[in-house]
Amino acid sequence: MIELRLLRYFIAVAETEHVGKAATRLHISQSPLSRQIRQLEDLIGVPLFDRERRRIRITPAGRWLLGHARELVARGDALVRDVRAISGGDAGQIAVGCVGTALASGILPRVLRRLRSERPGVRLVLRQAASSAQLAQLRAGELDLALIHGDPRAPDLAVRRVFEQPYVLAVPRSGPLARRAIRPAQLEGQPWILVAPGDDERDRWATAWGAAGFTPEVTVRVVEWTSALALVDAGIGLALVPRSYAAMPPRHVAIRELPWLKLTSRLSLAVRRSAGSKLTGDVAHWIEEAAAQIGSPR
Amino acid sequence: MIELRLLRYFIAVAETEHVGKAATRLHISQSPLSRQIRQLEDLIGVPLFDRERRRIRITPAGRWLLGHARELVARGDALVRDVRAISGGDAGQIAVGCVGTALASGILPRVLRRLRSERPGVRLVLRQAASSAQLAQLRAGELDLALIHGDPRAPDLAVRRVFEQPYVLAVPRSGPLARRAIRPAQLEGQPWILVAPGDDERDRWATAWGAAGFTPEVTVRVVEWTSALALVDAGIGLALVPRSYAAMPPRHVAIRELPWLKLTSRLSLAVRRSAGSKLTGDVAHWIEEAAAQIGSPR
DNA sequence: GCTGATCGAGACCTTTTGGGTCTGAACTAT
DNA sequence: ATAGTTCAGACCCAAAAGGTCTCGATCAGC
Repeated sequence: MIELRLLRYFIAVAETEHVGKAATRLHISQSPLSRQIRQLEDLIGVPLFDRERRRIRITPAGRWLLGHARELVARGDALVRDVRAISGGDAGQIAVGCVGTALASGILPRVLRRLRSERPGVRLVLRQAASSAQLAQLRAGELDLALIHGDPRAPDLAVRRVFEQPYVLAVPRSGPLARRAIRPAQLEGQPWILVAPGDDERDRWATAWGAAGFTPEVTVRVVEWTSALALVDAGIGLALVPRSYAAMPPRHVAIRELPWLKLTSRLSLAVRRSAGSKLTGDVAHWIEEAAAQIGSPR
Repeated sequence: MIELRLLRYFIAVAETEHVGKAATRLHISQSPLSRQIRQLEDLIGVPLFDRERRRIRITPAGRWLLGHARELVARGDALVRDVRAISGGDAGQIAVGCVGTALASGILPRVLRRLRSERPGVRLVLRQAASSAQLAQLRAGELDLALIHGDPRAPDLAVRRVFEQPYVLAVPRSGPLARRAIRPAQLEGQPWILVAPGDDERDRWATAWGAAGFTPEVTVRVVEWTSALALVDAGIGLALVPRSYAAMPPRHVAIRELPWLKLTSRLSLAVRRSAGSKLTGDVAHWIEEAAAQIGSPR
């Protein structure tokens, strides 16, 4: 079985074509090196040097080996370097899944900037997908982290709520609702733009309306928050949107808080329970930090 | 310094996640293997396994290493295999330079067929070039073998004549020279097509004409033998060509031997004096064999 | 042609280290 | 509880790496 030590010795001797000088370079003495080279030749069964007179000269087969041995040794060294970097979280790859809210809220952008500056060696794969799809990909090992809606029950995964924000009401700036505080009764029968982004959220709307004491008239159903805001802007109706989407509303839209509405948009972070890489742990921690800062801007 | 042995051990343990089973597979006992794994971890400074309870489980960094370690070990094994094949001449690469005559004479085609059938693992680089250019490339290490014209004096190279063939005269089939044996005096002042392929040959023509006792009238000068034959075919004049180019003359060309003309086309094989690979030596030998067979077809 | 210097390799010894055996601690399953 | 696993430590031996000394063969210089 070939060993890298033999190749390292061979490289030194081949490069100098001088056993004594090579031995000095390797910090060993001449005789053992001579023996190790002979041993390498016995092992692979090929003469690597011509012993002519008092000189050794590399053979064609030896010359071929020299190039490839250099590469193998370099790869061995790189292997050690890389596994150290990966273990320290300074390199490697991380696959993060997210819902659109994680981006719009500013949590993930903040984490991505930090990743880019503190861990430039890391390759990031970011995939936006529905929460349920993310959980499946997380279980399949296709994702390392998943930023999802709600607080799903998933005993095989570690799920932590990281962010919660209220829904606010987007109303036409010119209408009567834009003026004073809004009471539930005012929303009864109003033309309503429902956003059903795909999963998890749907039935929570109805119960929240019921608890608050009004029932809107759903006239439009869209799947993106920005679409809903555009329709409110056009005067089509009203819409509930997570506060982070309402930071810069369109020109004709006013944003009203509804303190009495017990409905929030929640983001949770999910990871596999089995030990993840240091990188995964660090990024998970960063996400929680970023969410905490954004969630409580004092 | 990392050694392949450590990686081989690591691979076995990582694949089984069981020190005892891995030890059995490696034909060593459990305790030393446990120590070697610990040693590998100390060497690279990274925990590769989680020791939890009485079980070891690979860490993310370990999983990364596993794939790359497998590749490195496989490359090490391949290295030994390949250098053996190359030393035995069964693999590797050989660069052969040649003049057109080496191809037209059938020598090189025969060698190439043999190379393809007996040494399918060998990659051949064939480059047609002028003799002097080939010698320069041979010295520069860009060629391993050179098949050149004449017998150049090159003390730093080993040059052996391998093939010699007479020049024959190509004449119009309809003319008077196509009938009987040709005497030198008949060629005096004849319209002549001179082929000057580039090097080595040029001054030999004049001395040969002088020795034979005639002086032709050079009306056309071309650089390829086949061009000369085409011009003879068109009735432009006469031309001397090496016999191997005259094996299948054009329709209106007759080929006449000139026994009294002391002019031959010579092929020599040149190699560097320093030890060449077994492959180079074998192919050189094959070339000499092929030339001997073609040169003396009994 | 002699002499000293140089180089590769063999003989012989020391040190290191890989590997074996036994054992113990921690844990699982019955 | 109890027996059986499993990993790792303690201890020992053998193998192998490395050091020193030496010799034979050149080769440069006189």
